[in-house]
Amino acid sequence: MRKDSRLSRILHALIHLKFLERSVTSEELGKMLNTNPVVVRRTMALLKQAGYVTSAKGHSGGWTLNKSLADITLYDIYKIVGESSVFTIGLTDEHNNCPIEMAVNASLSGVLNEAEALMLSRFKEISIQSLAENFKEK
Amino acid sequence: MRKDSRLSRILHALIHLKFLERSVTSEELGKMLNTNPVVVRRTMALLKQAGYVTSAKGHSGGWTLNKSLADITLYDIYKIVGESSVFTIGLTDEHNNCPIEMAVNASLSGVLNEAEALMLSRFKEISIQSLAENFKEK
DNA sequence: ACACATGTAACTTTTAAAGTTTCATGATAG
DNA sequence: CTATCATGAAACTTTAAAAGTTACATGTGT
Repeated sequence: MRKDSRLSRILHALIHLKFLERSVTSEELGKMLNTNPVVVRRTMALLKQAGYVTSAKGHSGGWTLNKSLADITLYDIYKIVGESSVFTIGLTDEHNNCPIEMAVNASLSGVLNEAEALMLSRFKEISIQSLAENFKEK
Repeated sequence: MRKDSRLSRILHALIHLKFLERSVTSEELGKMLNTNPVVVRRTMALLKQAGYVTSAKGHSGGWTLNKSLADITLYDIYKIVGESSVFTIGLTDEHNNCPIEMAVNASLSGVLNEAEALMLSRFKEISIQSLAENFKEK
């Protein structure tokens, strides 16, 4: 199973944008994030759609921050990435109405949902600004 | 990203084994779990290795329960499946020593580990027997 | 005009589980 | 003894979604 690193990449990119205080091209961000410009554009497009960044073409174009990192939470970013499911654990419920399978799925998804809810409530408490401050302290 | 349904499958299989009270072939289990016998053998091999089931070849062979479901927790099963990581969220830390990336990873993995810890502590409280009872109540 | 940068389409690659095919090995019934 | 049944295991192919790549159209600033 390949991991989804978009959330991690977006956080990384946002903090770089904040510290650079200028527009940064996908090429440059690609080097910082250890990936290529097209992946950067695809990922940043999600942020743009949500209004957190702006993009500009041409000379001295690139990506610029559009909001204060203090006003963006980890939850906000999580939402725009839109992970269908946070867990690698799956539930095998393909239209099989075996009552045992249903009971197993109900119990398992109960625990998974509980863990996910905890995670999301923590995500809501964490601003991207605070992540940037974690960095500054070092 | 393909989900790992081994945990779910094992639970399902264990409860079927408990209610049938006889040895069940991989062929039969495959039909119950909506998969094929080889996948069943691979999955059950994990259970066998941990001592929870026994396998027998030849006529009237197959898989039999070796322990009471009351003595097996969700955590026990989770451990034998050995999911490398529970989350689909990845951390992009490929030997890049960018301090921003490191700070992001530290924060993210902190929250993820917290959620995982909650999940595992709940897993430890849940016996497979209790899942079977959830089924009986219906 | 020309170089620069995003936007996007249309691919290939990656990864581990799942699925499949095939056969060796061992156990049991008759 | 032997035919049948079942696991064990090797050696594949398939699957799914992100990531990576290639190529080009579109728009922008000097």
